[in-house]
Amino acid sequence: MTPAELSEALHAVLTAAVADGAVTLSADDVPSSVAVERPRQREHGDWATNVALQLAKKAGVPPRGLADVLAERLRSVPGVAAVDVAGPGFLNISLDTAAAGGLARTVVEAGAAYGTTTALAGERVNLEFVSANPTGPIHIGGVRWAAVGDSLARILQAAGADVTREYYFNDHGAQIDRFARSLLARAKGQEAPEDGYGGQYIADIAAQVLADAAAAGETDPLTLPDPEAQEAFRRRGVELMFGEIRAKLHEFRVDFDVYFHEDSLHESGAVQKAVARLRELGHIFEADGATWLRTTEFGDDKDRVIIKSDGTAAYIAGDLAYYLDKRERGFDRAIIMLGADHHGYVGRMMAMCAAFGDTPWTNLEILIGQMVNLVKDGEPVRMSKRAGTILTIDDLVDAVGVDAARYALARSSTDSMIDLDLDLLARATNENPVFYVQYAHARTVNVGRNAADLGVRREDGFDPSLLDHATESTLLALIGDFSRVVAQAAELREPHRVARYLEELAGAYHKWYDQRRVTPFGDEEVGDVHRTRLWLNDATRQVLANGLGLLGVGAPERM
RNA sequence: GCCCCCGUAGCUCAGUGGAUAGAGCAUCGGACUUCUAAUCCGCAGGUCGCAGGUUCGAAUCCUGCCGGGGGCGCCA
Repeated sequence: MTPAELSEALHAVLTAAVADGAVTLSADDVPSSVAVERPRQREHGDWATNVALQLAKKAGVPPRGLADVLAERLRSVPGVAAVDVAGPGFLNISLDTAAAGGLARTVVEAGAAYGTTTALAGERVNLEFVSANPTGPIHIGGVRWAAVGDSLARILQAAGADVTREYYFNDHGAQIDRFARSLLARAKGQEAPEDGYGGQYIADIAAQVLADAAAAGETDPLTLPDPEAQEAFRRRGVELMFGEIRAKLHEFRVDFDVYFHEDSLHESGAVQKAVARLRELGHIFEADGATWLRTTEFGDDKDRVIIKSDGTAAYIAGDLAYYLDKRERGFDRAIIMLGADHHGYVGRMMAMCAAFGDTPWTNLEILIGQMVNLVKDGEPVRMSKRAGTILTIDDLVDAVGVDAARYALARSSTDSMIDLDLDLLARATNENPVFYVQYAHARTVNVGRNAADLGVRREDGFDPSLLDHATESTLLALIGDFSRVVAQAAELREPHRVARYLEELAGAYHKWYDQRRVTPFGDEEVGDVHRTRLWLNDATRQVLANGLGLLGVGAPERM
């Protein structure tokens, strides 16, 4: 019996009690589903629900009284072994050993699909993340979004959503101009401009631009007048930089469905179209020679310029058009992941959303994640784009590898700042919990290999009533909780919940492994107990593999 | 001044109104002549920043302080 089935049984019991008058509750007050959770204390049973506590007031009875009514009825549900009313009115539920153990077979048979739900079925989600400017390599903060964003995409998909991963490519505007000037300056052997970019990569790209031009038989850009030379460096430099970013992200196992060019919004007239739409809706006004969007009407703290007095578009103009474009492409939800340094942008974006007649935080969702700090020798590491002293995706991956890097970045709530200690990462990679989880997976595979060698085969028998050890009920309960964890991680947009769950599952597996053998001991004959444990072993492997897959982390077969 | 995030064990962090607040790492003590010891078992470690409030119940929600980080452009 899965927790979902138990939840349905509880709901049925509650509905029946209301129907025959045992519980007085209006139809509106009967929840559509009853939450079933694993109790903190193992002695409290396999599953627990606080539904009686939550409905007692509405039903006009003491919580324990309501709990008693539900408990009595629940006891007659097949597979339920015991129901206790505890504390202020919790229902503590224990399952029949066989009913609980049946889950092992369910999971093995579901395979890679185990854990997927229809929680977000029918939702078309556009998930935009990273979107780093192509003016330099992806720095350490951007890597956090790569890891978290990609995992979130996988988790949303597991919850049934239709997800498009999107990268907004800022190839328009002043920062790109600075990048081009920096390339040109370096090619001429000059220092980076005051507001420009430094670092070895600038020199490399500048040299590559010159080499490419020579190879193509084009005019040496350095012989052109500055504006034309800068344009040559801009066009080719951005291409090279962006190609490198894509390649690095791919190595990090992050690939996007759509790379959207900001420039295209300005060239296609999409910006003008968006502004025209807002003007029709009456939210545009002219002042001081500029064109403004009256965002204060929708909760922003000041109105925003969208077309500057010099006639060029402000940055937000691109975002207006981009948002409209996403909506016109059929996405119900545009989710954007931004760093804490952009949180001030949320108010105007939501106002913009409302100005289009949409619903903020429904059609548009902005996830703000805190910064990643680097620490070395106990001191924060200072990074400067101009000096080129930025830490990149490569620095992190070189230090710990893709698996450990992705896991370390995805296992913390994005509300928390992360301090990455470079010395620690470089020397003590075994302190990373990812190895604990991966080792558990490798162990399940190894156990499977040994079982096969000794002739223990799943198809020869399965008797779930033999899974009667305390470590087995704990392991089964955790395995059963996986779908709920994934669905919750999807709904809350919190991939770290999957990582924490896997650590708990791995721990439960290691403890079980320590207590129960799958393969026969000595010359013991192969029996159903071994075969049934193999089902449980393989079910655990499946969940570990599925969970690691949601994080984009490998599930090694040997370690 | 205003806005956002954080403050929980020595350290890094889980815990979005529930039961005796948890894990990893670090320290100390145990367990491999039979599935991988990258594991397991045990000891120790806490005024959940402080003070009020909301209620059957608060680490969690509200208010005010204190401390840390970030943000408040016709920059992008």
